[in-house]
Amino acid sequence: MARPRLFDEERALDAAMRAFWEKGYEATSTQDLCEATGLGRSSIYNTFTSKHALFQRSLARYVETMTALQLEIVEDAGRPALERFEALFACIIEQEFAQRRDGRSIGCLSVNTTVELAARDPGVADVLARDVELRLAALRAAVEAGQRAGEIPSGQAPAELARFVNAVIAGMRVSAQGGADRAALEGIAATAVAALTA
Amino acid sequence: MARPRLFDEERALDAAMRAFWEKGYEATSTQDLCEATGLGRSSIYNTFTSKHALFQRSLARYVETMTALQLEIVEDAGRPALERFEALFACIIEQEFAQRRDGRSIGCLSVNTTVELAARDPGVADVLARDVELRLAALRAAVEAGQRAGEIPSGQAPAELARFVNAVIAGMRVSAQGGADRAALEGIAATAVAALTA
DNA sequence: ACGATTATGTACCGAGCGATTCAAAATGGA
DNA sequence: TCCATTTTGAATCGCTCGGTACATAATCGT
Repeated sequence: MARPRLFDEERALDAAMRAFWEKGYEATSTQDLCEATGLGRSSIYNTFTSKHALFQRSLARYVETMTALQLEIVEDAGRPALERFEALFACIIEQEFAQRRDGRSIGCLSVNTTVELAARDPGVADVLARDVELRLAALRAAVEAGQRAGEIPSGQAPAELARFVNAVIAGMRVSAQGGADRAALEGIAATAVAALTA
Repeated sequence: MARPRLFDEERALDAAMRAFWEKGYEATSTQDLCEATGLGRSSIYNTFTSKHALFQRSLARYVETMTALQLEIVEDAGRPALERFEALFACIIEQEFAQRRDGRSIGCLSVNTTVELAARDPGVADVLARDVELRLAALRAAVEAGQRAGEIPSGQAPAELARFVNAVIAGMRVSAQGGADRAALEGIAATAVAALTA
């Protein structure tokens, strides 16, 4: 019925997401996006409407895949809760050292976007807020499971510990972007896990 | 000998710092800087050379004042170490709720800059790295003091706990920018302090 | 009072920004 | 085979970006 696309939309979205992830929203130009995706300007605007809309789709894709990956660990009922937290931290460290640019971590697109845009872009802030709630709920459930199993003392509120774990993850990502090495991140994670059993 | 300035350089620098703090480096235009400082373009470029140079001076000023403020708390030998950590966290929460824009936290310029620029601006990364080292050293010393006093168990390495505290602070700031309320931040801080005594 | 020197405001620079226009190319249904 | 429909690439849009040029204003040592 009409001319078919010469590119795969999902692959293009992945490439755009990667560009935003590495450079941030403001610093990534439409030219950068053309080069990263391999598409022409027309194809990008025809498919994704605007730079901002493309960013929103990139961010949505990022939080979906990343949160799915992490929830798989956190919600794994077959493992002791504490072990799940350990695995979660290990996963974040692994990812922090897998995704790099010029020997430095590029962090986490959610954290980066919270810092760069959350204050002045309500739409973006909303996507991020939803994601945080989803992750906090999973962390809270894991804490409760740990408390029922006696691995985690019942003294502290699960919601509080969930917030704590989430904050430590963000802090680890900022530390990685600041140049912290693997041992430093592992130390932070170990201290955080120990805090859960205190 | 020549025409004197009509403005105070320190005040202008403060205003510029505030602008960068609120909007980030990329999103702050030279026009924004003119409006924030009240200076004309000529005066800004004549005094600060370039947007980038002005940002570097703003960042340097920020880390100096902020770190000085926090070190005063952390290095207060007259108080028990644990109390110092509690006061440090309280100070960060207070600041996070004092410095806001449109009801949302604007975070910490150091953290914001680490996320936005550290990966692609070596000069800026260097300023941030120096500051982190300075703060880690003070935190480490406080941990050691706490361990000598028996408030903090000697099981964990002081450097590790220092890194942990620093990461939690960054995580709290990101959480605040993501919309976390005061109770949430206080919960995170309380859990972190408890971790030190575990 | 003058002149060397610096600050200031206005106008402007080239470059790059995000976004659009439009003609050519490519498809599948009729 | 031809046409309605969509994609594609090139050219270009108006605008704002960071930064500069320059004439004018203001100062102080002499």
